[in-house]
Amino acid sequence: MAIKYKEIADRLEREIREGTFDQTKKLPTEEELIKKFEVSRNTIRKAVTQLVNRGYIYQVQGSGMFLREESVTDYINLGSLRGLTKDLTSKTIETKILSLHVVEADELTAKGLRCEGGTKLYYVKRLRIVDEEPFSIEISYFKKDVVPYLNEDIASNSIYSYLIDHLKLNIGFADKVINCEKIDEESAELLHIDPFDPALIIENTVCLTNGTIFELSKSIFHFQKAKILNRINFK
Amino acid sequence: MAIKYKEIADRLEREIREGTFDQTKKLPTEEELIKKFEVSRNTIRKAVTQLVNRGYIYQVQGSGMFLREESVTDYINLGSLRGLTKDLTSKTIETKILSLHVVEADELTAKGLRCEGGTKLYYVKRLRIVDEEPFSIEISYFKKDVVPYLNEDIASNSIYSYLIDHLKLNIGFADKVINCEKIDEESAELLHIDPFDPALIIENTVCLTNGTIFELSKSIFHFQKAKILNRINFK
DNA sequence: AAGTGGTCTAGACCACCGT
DNA sequence: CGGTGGTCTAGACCACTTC
Repeated sequence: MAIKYKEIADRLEREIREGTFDQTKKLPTEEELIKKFEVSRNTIRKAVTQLVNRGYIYQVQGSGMFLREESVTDYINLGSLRGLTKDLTSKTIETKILSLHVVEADELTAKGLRCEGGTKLYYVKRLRIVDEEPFSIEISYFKKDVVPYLNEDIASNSIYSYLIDHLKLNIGFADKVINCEKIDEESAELLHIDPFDPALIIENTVCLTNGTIFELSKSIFHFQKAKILNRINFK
Repeated sequence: MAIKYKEIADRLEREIREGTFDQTKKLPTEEELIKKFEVSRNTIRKAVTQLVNRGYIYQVQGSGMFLREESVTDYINLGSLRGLTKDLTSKTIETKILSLHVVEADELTAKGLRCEGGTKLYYVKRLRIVDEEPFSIEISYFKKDVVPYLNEDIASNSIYSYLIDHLKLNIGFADKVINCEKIDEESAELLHIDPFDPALIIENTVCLTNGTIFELSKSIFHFQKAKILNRINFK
């Protein structure tokens, strides 16, 4: 990647995570960052905006740029792409493939994916296990013309790392709908909870940068183990 | 407000909502917007970035700026400040004040608000009623030194409109934690659901632009009626 | 008053899409 | 190829905080 502001943002993110600024809880001034990275002010400001949007810092006019307090516990991060592995860093995560094959879109799925019924899709159902205990069930449909190949080995790790790093997909944006339901019997058994216990649900519609919907997914979380964190800026 | 890019963003948002671009599903090009608003390209791009972040449009390099598909109205929007009134436009919303007075912070609340125990706070408990049916219970604590006055009249409408428009608070950012619990008996009664039915919970920590935490809140939603929508961009 | 972030301009060049 | 967005620069002036 040759894009300066992204490289600077990623570098600063790493430094923040490593605790480089923990003494002062403050970032260097724009002026100092301009000198350090030898770029124009706008480029620094664009990099910094990334950090603001990622929830790491906040800016105070006339005063400086400050670290936001760390989110202590292990939360699911709505804004990140790379899923549980990146969110729950202090945990051991395993993935059990419950099902993986090519199917033809039924009417409902086709409607969600804005494609014809019968379109070829990958259907993946996985059980995520965190610290030896069942954590969530993830059911996904991928358009096969966008994701031409998938296997158990890939699906056992991060599918998104594969999509981004190997298939070079340009993932653009997503709609996420969160709600809460009484769980069904089959899922209850998989998650080791009682039937009619609640479940936290995230339904996900993911698009490429050109607007094409390529994935539909539904994640069912263990209601006692999953918490979602969302950091928001108003500007 | 004399800030050009915000005015342009707000104007374009209104036009999008009014259906001005529904024929083409496409925004005018940057060039056209520059001419229309008589500002520099960077100002247009900053305005457009706001619309991207608000989830209205997506940009495709070399091609144009396109409308995202409408989200059917009835979702709670995580990113918006002005609460239910703005989110559920097609519904009738009433608010019943269950409690409103000044209290002294107990240890737990003080910890959450990063203040001393005993600090004066407004405590507000409200029942939100949507289309004649109980929808959510909202329990909030506001620091009294930031919000010096609050009454039933204000709390019956949008507290945030009051904070922004009258008190001129500069609200900066928030942490939102979403999870799912079995509901307690008292709340079940208020929401007209069975004890031990699930509940969708949003816990909220809200800060001014200068980093001061001024509100802590917990919203308990009717699990069958509430859905949260979050639109995300990866860039 | 000095320091620091916020807004805005004008212009150059690059990267990608569609014809 | 022309059209359109993406990145980057250099510089001016404003607004807020801090002392």
